[in-house]
Amino acid sequence: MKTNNQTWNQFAKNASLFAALGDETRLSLLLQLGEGNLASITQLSEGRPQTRQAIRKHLQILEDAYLVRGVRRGRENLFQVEPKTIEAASQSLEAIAKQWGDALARLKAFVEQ
Amino acid sequence: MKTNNQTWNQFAKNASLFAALGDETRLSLLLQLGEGNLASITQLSEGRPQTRQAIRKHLQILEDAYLVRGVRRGRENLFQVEPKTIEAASQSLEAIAKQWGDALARLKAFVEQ
DNA sequence: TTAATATGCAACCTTTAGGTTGCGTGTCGA
DNA sequence: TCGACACGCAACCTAAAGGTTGCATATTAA
Repeated sequence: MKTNNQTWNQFAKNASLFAALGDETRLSLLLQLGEGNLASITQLSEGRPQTRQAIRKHLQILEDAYLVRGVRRGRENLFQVEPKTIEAASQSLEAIAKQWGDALARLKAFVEQ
Repeated sequence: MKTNNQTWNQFAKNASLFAALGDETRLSLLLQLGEGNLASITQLSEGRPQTRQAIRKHLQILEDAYLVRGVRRGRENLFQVEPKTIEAASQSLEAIAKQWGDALARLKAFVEQ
């Protein structure tokens, strides 16, 4: 039984999403935004070892992955988290996990018969 | 309400896990293993644009993230997927997604009151 | 109006990720 | 036993990731 392309396409699409999640600074930015829900670039840079520009780059990556959204208000750029995307990623992983679980179960059944 | 450290630690721990998932070659390796369940390095390298050594490096990264496990049998190194890990990652994401959802709901309620 | 604030943009640097080639070692099968 | 097979290890290369400094621009508040 071949894995259907639907699953694969969706999974491959998520590669950049996982890559965006695969950095501690970005994860902590996401967590920080998850708490406060709205923060400017300067605010998000405070108390961190990196410069504002470095943080801005990370935010850009998160935004490209639709994990975060920035809205200009006056002279500041306010960012907030995009829960739908992370939810989708979670479900995508879960689907694969289930599929793998099933495959392993089939193998096990085959071997043990 | 501050995010508890439990959640953060677990999330930070998953950074390398997400990084491991954030590469198309590795995702496709995972999918291939998900189908067949047992494959040698040479088998996994066949039909791919990269060399065996490149694939081996990817498998090492997957193994370091506990997404895959290699067992030596004779002269070949057989790899199989580790569904528990991916399941854990999915649940971790889901927990964060839920947390974010709650935070957004609270903010919304606060703003609209 | 003007100084301070918040950001954007671009050039540049250093480390690492992904990949290769080359070669040595253990294992299987005829 | 001995060639073919599967793999490991190490050196090396290139592009991209993560980070910096410097400067320009828009916006706010006094």
